[in-house]
Amino acid sequence: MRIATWNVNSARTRADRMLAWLERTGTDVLAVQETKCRDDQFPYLPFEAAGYEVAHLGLNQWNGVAILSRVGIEDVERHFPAQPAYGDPGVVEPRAIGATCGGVRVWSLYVPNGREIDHAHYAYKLEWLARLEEAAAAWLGQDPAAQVALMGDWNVAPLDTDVWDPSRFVGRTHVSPAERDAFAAFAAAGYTEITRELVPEVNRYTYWDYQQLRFPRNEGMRIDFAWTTPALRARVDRVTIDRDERKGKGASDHVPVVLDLAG
DNA sequence: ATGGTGGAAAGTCCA
Repeated sequence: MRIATWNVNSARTRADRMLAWLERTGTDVLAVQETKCRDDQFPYLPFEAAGYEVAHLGLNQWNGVAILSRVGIEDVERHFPAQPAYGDPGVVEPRAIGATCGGVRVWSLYVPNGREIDHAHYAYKLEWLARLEEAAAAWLGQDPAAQVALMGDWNVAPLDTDVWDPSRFVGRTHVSPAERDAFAAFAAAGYTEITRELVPEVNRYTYWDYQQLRFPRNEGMRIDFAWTTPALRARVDRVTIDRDERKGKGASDHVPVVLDLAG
């Protein structure tokens, strides 16, 4: 089975490209972030025609997450337990959706950006990660044999080598010790970040800004990851960061990260 | 030109 995560930066703009990629790579399950649409606006038809079932969560033009699966999609869960709200009045944003696909509990996650260190969005980001870690720990605690994948755009660069020029990120979000601690907490909860384990090489980015020729210069960031439970980790044979998908007109600013599972 | 790109309730917010 092949499962992947991809921040597509608008599902409507990218539907053709997403479908072509799914069919070309033979991907069975895709966790999608930044669909940027409401549920009624999602382009279900082309995916369903290609044999994929769709679970989508979107409230407006911001955020939006989905899971596409051709191996079944059961027990869909919108938001994780105790997922924090943001703003006044507080809104639980569409940043997390879970479903069981081919026996794997897949979560598509779009972690809040944080914006600036002194911004309310940054505190929200840390709280969001802390509550997610608690939920993740509980899932594994309830079933130590569970196959869970926490996949998505984490908006955290865990290592200095995950950003193209660390000197430019001093005092910025994505690299702060608090964010890195919040990210690392998933390891203490019993999960393994399998993409790092199988693709340890530096300068293997998953995101490049649209501006200033960042992609041709390979000035990117590695911020898309997949935390896996022990039972799922044992099945992951290969991880691929599909850098080529950043090329050409109409690309997302993120590329797919792919997990190949045994069996 | 100093947000230089791209996507989204269409005017500004978000990344």
